[in-house]
Formats: sequence, C-alpha cells, structure tokens
Amino acid sequence: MIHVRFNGGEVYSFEPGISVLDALRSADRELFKTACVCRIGGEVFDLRETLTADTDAEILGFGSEEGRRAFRHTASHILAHAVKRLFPQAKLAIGPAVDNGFYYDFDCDVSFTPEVLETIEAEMKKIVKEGLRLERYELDARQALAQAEKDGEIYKVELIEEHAGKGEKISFYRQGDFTDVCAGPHLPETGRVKAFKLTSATGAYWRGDSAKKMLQRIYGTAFPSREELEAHLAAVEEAKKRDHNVIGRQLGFFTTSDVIGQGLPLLMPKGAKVVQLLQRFVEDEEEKRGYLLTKTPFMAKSDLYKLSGHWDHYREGMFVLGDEKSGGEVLALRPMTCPFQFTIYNTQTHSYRDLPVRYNETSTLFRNEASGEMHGLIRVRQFTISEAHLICTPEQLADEFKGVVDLVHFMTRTLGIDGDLTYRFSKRDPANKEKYIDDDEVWENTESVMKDILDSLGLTYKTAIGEAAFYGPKLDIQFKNVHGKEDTLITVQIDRYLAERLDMTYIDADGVKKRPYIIHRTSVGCYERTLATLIEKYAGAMPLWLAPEQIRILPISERHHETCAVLKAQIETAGLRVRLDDRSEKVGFKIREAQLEKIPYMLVVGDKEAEDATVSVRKRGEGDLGAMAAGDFIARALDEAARRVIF
RNA sequence: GCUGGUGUAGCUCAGUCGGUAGAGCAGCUGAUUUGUAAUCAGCAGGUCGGGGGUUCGAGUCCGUCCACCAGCUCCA
Repeated sequence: MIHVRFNGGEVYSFEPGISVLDALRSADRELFKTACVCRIGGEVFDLRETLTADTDAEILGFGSEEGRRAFRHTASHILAHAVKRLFPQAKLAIGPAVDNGFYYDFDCDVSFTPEVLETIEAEMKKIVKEGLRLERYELDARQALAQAEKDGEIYKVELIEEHAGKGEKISFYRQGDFTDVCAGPHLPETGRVKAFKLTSATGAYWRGDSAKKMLQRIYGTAFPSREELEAHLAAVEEAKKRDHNVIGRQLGFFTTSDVIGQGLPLLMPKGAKVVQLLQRFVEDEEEKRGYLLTKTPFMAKSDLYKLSGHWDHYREGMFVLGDEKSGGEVLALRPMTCPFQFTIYNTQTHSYRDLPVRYNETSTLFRNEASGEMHGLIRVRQFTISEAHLICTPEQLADEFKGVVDLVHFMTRTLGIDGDLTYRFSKRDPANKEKYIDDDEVWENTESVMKDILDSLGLTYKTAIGEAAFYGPKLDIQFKNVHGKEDTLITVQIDRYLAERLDMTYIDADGVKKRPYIIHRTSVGCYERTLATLIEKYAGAMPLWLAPEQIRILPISERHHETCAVLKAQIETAGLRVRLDDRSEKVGFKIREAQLEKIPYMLVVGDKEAEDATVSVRKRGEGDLGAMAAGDFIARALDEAARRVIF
C-alpha cells in the first residue's frame, strides 16, 4: 500500500498504480469534482498520473493558474474536435490557453463566419455532453511523424520535426475519435468543461510570421459554471463601456475624419484642454528636476537620420519629403527626437563637470504606421511625447536611471494609474543580428547594468526577449486597454551606441575624451496615448484637476441669472474652469446633462442660495452635498484640484 | 500589410422579396421660469461611406476604393 495526502490533509492508503483521479474519487468527492490538474514534487501533472510511492499531492482547481490553463486548453481541444467533425478537411495548427480563455488556429477553406461559429459551438456542446475521456499516450518522434503525415496534418508535422531533434518522446491526447499532438496537461474528461463561449474568429499567421500563411483563429473562453461564464462576459461588456475610442468620441475629447486620414485624430477642446494641463504639469515638474527644455524642428534632412542609424532601421516607417532619385534635397518628418537634442549637445565641448545634461522637449513625432495598426488615440501617425535624453558619465548612469524611475512613479501616482501598470524589461534577441546593433559585449554590459538597477529598485518586472530598441535595452511600463491588449505607456532606455554614431563626447577628469552614456526616456508617454489611458481608467470622468470643465452653475430660473453671473466671475477669478447653464430648462434636465458630461461639480442656485450667498453643491458620483457658502465651496474645490490624485 | 466584420440624419438604430428612406435623442423656432438624471408643441435635417457595374428600377445584388472595429504582424 502507498500513502497519499491531498493538499496537506488526511493521509489515505491505496494500491500502488492508482491514478490521482481514482484516488481522489474515493478520498474526497468535492475535490474530485473540481480538480483540474495536480502538482507533485513541484511538477504539474494530469489527474490520470499514476502513483507508485507515498505522495504529497497538491490538487489544483480552476482557481489556480495551472488548473485554469489546463481547463481552457481542454476546451481548445474540444473546439478542434468539433471543427474536425464539421470540416474534416481542416488542418490543425496550435491551440493553447491564453489569459482570459483559449484559441485554436486552423487552416480551412471554409470561412469561420459568426454563423459557422454557432454551429461549431453547438457541436462542442455535444462533445462535452458525451463526456469523453482524454487519454494520453507517447510515441517516439518517428512514429509520431508517420502518424501526423498519414493524417495529413502538415502543421503538426512541422511541430513534431522541431521536437524530433531533441530526442524527446512526443505525447498525444485522444478523446473519442479526435487526437492531437500535445504536451498537456489536460482535464480527465470533456464533461468537465461545463460552460464556454466562442467569442471571435480572426486571422493569425502560422508561427506568428507574416511571411507565412494566414490561418483562421477561433477565440473562446471557458468556465466551470454558467454563472462564472456569464459574469465574465458581463465584465467584458462592462469594460467596453470605458473604451476611450467610444467614450472619447462621445464626450467630445477627440474625433477623426475620413478626409484627414487614418491615425490622425483631432483633439477637440476637451481633449486639448486635458493635454494642455498634463503638458504644463510635466514641463514644470521636469524643470524642477533639472531638465533643460529644447524646441527642435519637426523635420530634418535625411543626412541626420543616416548619421543616427534610423534611416537604415526605420526608413519604411518615416514620412519622407522629396525624391532621393532626383538628387534634390530629401527631408523627413522626425520619427524621434534623439539626434536633434544630440545636435544641441554637440554645439559645445562638455566637461565631466557639466554632466549629467538633461534635455526635455514636448516633442511631436511622425511615424508612418501600416494601415492596420492604427487604433483610436493609442496608435497614431502623429503624436506628441514628453521626451527627454539624459547624457551622463558611466558612473552617473545608475543614479540618473533611478531619478527617471522616480519621476515616472511620481507622474503615474499623480495620474492615479500606477496600480494599473506593469513593468517589462525588454532585451534584444541575440539571434536577430538584423534588428539590433551587432556588439555582443555592449549589449551584455548594458543589459546587466539595467538588470542590476531594476533589481536594486525592487521593481517587479517580466523579461521580454526581442523587445529592445535597436540601440539598447528598455524598461517598458505597460498598461492594458479595455480589450485586454497591452501597450507601452512609458519607456526608459539605456543607449551606448548613438553617442558613437553622432560623435558625442565629454572630457573626463583625466583629460581624456570619452563617450557619454545616454538615457532615452518619457515621463508620461505620448499625450494622446496617456489621454486614452486616463479616459479608460476614469471612464471619461477626469479627476478635478484634469477636468476640462470643473464646475457647472445651474440657475433654477431666469431671475437667478445675475447672481450666477457674479458667482461665475468669482470662481473664474479663483482659477477654476466653470460654465453657466442659463438655458430655460428645468434643473433636473440640466443636472442630467452635466452628469452625462461627467462634470465634477454642479452648483444649483435658486431663491434660497441667492438670498444667503450660498450654493447647493452636487458632486459627480456622490450626489447632493447640500448648501454651503460660495467662498467655502471655492476653497474646497481649489484644495481638491491642488491635491491632484496623490497626497 | 493580412484575416474577418461594419458603414443609413449630428448620435443610437429600423428599413421584409430589388419598387426611390423611417424612429428616438440631439438641433432650430415658439411656449413654459422650472429645486437635484429627460416640460410641451411645431419645424428642419439624407448623394444610404465614395466611384463604378448589373437591372425598367439598387440602401438592398456584384466589384473596387475609403474609413471604422476586433485579431494577426509591426511598433525608434
């Protein structure tokens, strides 16, 4: 007999060779029903894993990352099974679990329209109802290859061939008449996937390579119960209500125009006001921190970009003016600020005593993005970034980098978005010599220096290979939009390359000319993207200090207009943004409109207020706060606006 | 750039079998002078995303271009 303990509980005795699932069935019915996979000795297994010795097993349910992935991975097999039943000619590619669900890629001549998805979903329900057991078996690479070839699964052949070289056995999972090459782990049977939904069908390149064939990807999500599924779908719908691309337009922050062009949003008065407020705030804060403001041209001759190396790396993404072939002047709208500010640096000889030099600029950039890449305010062809370059000695690098991270923290805390951001340490892909400056020693050095800095700051970050800039590694600060898609809001980069390209130097204490290190950074990112983030974070209800219209005065009737005009002047003098709604509408109607426009404060003024020089204050999200002296309200609003979000 | 979807009044949407376009809100005009999320009445508003094709006839069918949405790829 062997002794088995589940999740540190009671010890049970079984015959050796019993599966975890069978052991659970007799030991703990509740756990048996909800179990997805198990962890034994740090490794995750299927529940069909057999036990031959005394074991301490941790049973992982849907609540755990591993359990959830196995659950949804099984859902993806059910999807593939259904597709093969309905379209036997479909070729299988890959189908993993992802953050909020799963997908499977197919090569199929039939287009997966919304109607077809419904049919597939119905077939999946049948497979779940059939309660098919998933069985695992292994073949050596040759046999596995033969099987995949016999089935005509050309994509699986490619995957198996990749593994074949490693001498590993290839594992398969079979459920009824469906088999898939798969490492697992999986649920023991299809009946456990109680609730699922196919959410969309899109295109996706085989192996994520745009040179390869585009397959059809079906996305779905799955949960152990109907209720959890519906709650998830409702939450997704709820999140979409904060979509900056919808409410940003509705609330009049920005718009676009067919005749102006893709990726060229127009900031309307409200959006422009928020950006102006942010920009003033950023420029003032940077000045306090020793930055020197520059204003450099929006375009330059191609010579500049050739010098910096951008011409070779990003020519395709630049707006070029003039014809190279004709031999005339060729200009390009700037896609970045670096070489412009470096040119300023180079106007004089620098002593090590001058360093660090910190140049900031509210810099408008132009990048000719591919037509399918543009998205609302997040991905555009012209944008304005809170840009800066810090030029320093190698010894100063760590402190300067930390100073930048401190500034970034200050900014994101002030905007109230720090809790929504994640950190990514973006390194080069050493195999991709094309994309990155080819100097292993410098890369290894800058990456290890950055890692030490990040670790000493105690940042929690994930490492991303192949996400570095061509000239150096980056700390990227990421946010997720309402669709769950991640984008970079803020980036801080270490660069030891461009100083060389642009021949930047400083004279060190020993009298020797040396190359400075450069930090490229942004403090709040691109204003367009930051505005989008704020709209999504606050569902358009900007904090008081950023609200385009902070206060709206609502007179009860025409005889209060004069009192209100005086009040308005008083509030304006105090430096707050206020509007008077003197239309002949009922106050309920005016409140409704102000509420829908997300105005932070509404001041109702009628006979009572006019008489005792008070205002009835209604606060967005809190309702009627009652009457207070006008002066008291102004003091309160000024205080709230000055505090911004933090402190 | 690729795959799929969408495009009708300022906005949200309806429009059946191909027979010449409709509602609500917003707007304008008038009345109403209003106390914490929609006062009433009238009026006006359209090259049905653009050009083309099929047809006696196209919002509807076909093709093309443009824009928007989701995903893929890309992102200095």
